[in-house]
Amino acid sequence: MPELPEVETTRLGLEPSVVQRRMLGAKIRVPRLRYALPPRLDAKIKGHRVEALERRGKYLLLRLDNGTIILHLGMSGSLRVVDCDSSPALHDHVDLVFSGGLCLRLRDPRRFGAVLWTSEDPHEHRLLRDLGIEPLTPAFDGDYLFSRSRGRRLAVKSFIMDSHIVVGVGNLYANEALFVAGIDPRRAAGRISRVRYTHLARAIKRVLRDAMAKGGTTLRDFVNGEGAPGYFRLHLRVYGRAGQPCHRCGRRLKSARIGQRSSFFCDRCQR
DNA sequence: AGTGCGGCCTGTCCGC
DNA sequence: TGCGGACAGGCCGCAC
Repeated sequence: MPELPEVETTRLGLEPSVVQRRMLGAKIRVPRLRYALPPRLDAKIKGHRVEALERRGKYLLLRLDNGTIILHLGMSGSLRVVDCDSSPALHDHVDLVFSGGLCLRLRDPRRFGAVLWTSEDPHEHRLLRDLGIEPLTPAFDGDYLFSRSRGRRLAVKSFIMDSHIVVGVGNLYANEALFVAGIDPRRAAGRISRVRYTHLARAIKRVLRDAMAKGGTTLRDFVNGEGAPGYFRLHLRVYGRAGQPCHRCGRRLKSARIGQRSSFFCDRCQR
């Protein structure tokens, strides 16, 4: 599922194909994904040039010279560069068409993704302006997590999945990082020490970087801009492995529901 | 303010 | 074999 490594993998793969191209328009085949699609998007972007493809959290920002298309892949979305004349498959909901016969094609079976338009600063968009810190920046560290978590009683796993605290850490990587840090995911966020948060911040960075180096994680739908899956699934330590042995101690891994999300951990290695 | 939950959506899997 | 129902999940919006 697209979390930060998958979105960044997508961005890196697409960037050279789209930057500096001129938009011919948009073909929209569904009325709405998570939100209604922007009215008259085709007319808004026609003739305008792509200046950059950026990422903020799990949002992709296609910066045009007159505004920004904000994209979110939800949980089943993928973006590919394809020949515009190729016929769309099932769930290929949106084409962003470039001059030269190429287009960015958004496939999203579960329609939890989003396509938005803004002519203002996208970082001031309602959905982006209150996002938390980027995990792969120096400012994201144990001190940050420690100070933001004081007084919070929710589970530490839910805390690090809160995009208003830190972006890009979804269910899969939260499970993996907590295992690497040796922290029980059920523990209250406000009752974890500064030194343990230092371990956790490092674990999050390490897990995200490792996943990106493997092209992200493909459980079912995810493919990168060239249509290839990611291979981090082969390196998952706990996610989806309930009942199988812990790679560290051999004990059977446990599963539990935490904040309505399936969670996997070793109750010997994680305290 | 913090917390938890419902809802959106489709594909897959399980039990009857 | 067919069918209903549970589940998966990001994240907004709402209620307490």
